[in-house]
Amino acid sequence: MQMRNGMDDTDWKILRTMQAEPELSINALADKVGLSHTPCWRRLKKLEEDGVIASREIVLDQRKVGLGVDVFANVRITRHDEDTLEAFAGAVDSHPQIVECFLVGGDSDYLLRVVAGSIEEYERFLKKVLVHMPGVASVNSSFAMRRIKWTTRLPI
Amino acid sequence: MQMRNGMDDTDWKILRTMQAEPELSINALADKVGLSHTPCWRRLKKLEEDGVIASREIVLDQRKVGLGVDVFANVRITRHDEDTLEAFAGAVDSHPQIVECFLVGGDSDYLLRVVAGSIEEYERFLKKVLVHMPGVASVNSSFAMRRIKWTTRLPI
DNA sequence: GCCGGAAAAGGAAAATTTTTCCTAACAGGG
DNA sequence: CCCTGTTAGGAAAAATTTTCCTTTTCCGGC
Repeated sequence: MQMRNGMDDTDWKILRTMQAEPELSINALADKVGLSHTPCWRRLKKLEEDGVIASREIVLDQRKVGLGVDVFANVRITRHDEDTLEAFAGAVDSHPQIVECFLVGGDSDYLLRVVAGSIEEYERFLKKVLVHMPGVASVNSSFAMRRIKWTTRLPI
Repeated sequence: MQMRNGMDDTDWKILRTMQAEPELSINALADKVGLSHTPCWRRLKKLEEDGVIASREIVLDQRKVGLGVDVFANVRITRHDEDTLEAFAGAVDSHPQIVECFLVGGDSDYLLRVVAGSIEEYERFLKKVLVHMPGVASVNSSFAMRRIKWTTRLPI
């Protein structure tokens, strides 16, 4: 049987099905993948244990919880030693307004997505927090005017 | 009672608790927010109906499903008429490799996050798909060297 | 080709959780 | 102060998850 990343076809089918319809019951899932509930349940548990399924989440509507503003902040760092990067990463982690952060490009800067209730609120966050985070040389912010797409579902 | 965005303190507490521990049972949740299961269940349902809870998702480990590469693509558009934007948005939607897309900045370009199995795979996607999407003038790609943070949880 | 053993699947039942239904408490307006 | 509509609560029904044990399938060695 064909195996990719330690998973057989049935495992992949489970992942695809659960991604598409995360609220499916074990029975419904088992039906869709052509197993009875018990082996299906065992496979699902294994996928969770193995961390292939990293977590289950509830996804809130940003607007409806008053966080309609998305800002992308390009952060340039002063020094690129491990300590500075660690300290910066720690700071990122501790601020829940920062929902995404990637180290990008060759010139070692970070791309962050920050959520806020308003532009003013973001400006406060920028001035009070972001520019004071360890190692930050400069911050270049661009506001998202429209969200075209955002999904947790991966093309598997 | 204090209301924010049409929700009282208990609703917010439910949202916060569920964000932090999405797999909580109704009983456990009810305990944490200080209600009995029935009213708690009704509030949760209402939050789902109202779309405050937009969806429940399973989040996969990108690496473990063979999609370890994240690329940010800055796409510049030729024309900015509504038709072009619509067509572009439609194309974005139909390609599952594109997991995020925002219209950013004043010069009307798009920031996309694209997932791929390898740099080569991304390059193929870039050449075969991205540059041919409707209205695309140029694409500037930066590879994510490290993921510092990525979360679905909002600071409420 | 057949046997033995391991791994995966299946059925039935126990345990837990979700959902419904009906009753009780509470708040605001007349 | 009572009436009405809204929110909470308890008990029970329905559905789902989880366990346990049996059956089937798949391989490697003979």
